[in-house]
Amino acid sequence: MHKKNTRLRKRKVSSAGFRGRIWIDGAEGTFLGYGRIVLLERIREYGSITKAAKSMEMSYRHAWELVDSMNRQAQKLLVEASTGGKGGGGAHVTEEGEKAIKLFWQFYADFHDFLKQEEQNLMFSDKNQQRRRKV
Amino acid sequence: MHKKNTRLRKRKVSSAGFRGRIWIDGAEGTFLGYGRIVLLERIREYGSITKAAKSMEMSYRHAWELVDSMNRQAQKLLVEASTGGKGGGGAHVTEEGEKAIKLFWQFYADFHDFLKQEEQNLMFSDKNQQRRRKV
DNA sequence: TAGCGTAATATACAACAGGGAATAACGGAA
DNA sequence: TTCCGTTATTCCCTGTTGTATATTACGCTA
Repeated sequence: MHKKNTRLRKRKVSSAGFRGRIWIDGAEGTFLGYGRIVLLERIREYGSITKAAKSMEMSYRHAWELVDSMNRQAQKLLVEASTGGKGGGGAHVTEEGEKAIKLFWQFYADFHDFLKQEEQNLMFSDKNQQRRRKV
Repeated sequence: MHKKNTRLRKRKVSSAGFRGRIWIDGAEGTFLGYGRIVLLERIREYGSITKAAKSMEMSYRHAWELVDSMNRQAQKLLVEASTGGKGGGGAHVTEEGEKAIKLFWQFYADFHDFLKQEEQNLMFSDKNQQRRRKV
């Protein structure tokens, strides 16, 4: 089962350890990031920017800006939206959008492997941390 | 020659590619990050939080809060400061602080290698992104 | 003792990212 | 035609983060 209405901001739960944030830059700055990719997945799921935004507890305004930013920076649209008509309109993720999702999750997974490795290699090595060595 | 007065914020120069930010969390949140480590190095260089902050175009208040945050989360002080006396006082980086600097730069270097690798492996793979990006 | 430059601390101010709400445009359906 | 829900767009408000500024504490030195 999916976790709906997941709050993305303000996770104060993280304890000590190696942390990081990754994204992919485009011509105007951030092109793909964690929140943007989750947004794409929610749009795919709901067929609506409005519902996708609500499910993430994100304002429509912000969601729309993210979609617009991605579409402007991609060579082909990642999201196609239409206004009016049945159901008032809607939005869907293109094939290019699906590629973006796959690409980012791969990057994301590799990054978490990297963090885990680094924490093992650096945190518990002999020459660093955990020495009684007073001044 | 060192690069002094380097502005750390707002680097809009980055072009397209794989980007990221790393840090090490402690009990209260961020423990070591890029800005904090550079601050430690500047304190080592100038022997003064005030001068270190100025050289980074950072407010003393902010610099002091970062130092305080690191000291509170470390098992041993990373920076020892004294008030009054010759020159009005000063601050210096402890042996533990030096370890923190080394640890973070190693993490940082590894991360940049990782980003470079990922960009090679994911950006120019067959099943993802298209063409070899001519000009 | 007075002077000096620093650490330490509090208050006010500025910038900015994002939320909330309001509104218009749109086009199929009843 | 009227209704409806969504996209698209604008304006205002708020919380957060860091800057600016002012003040006090401090301890060596002259």
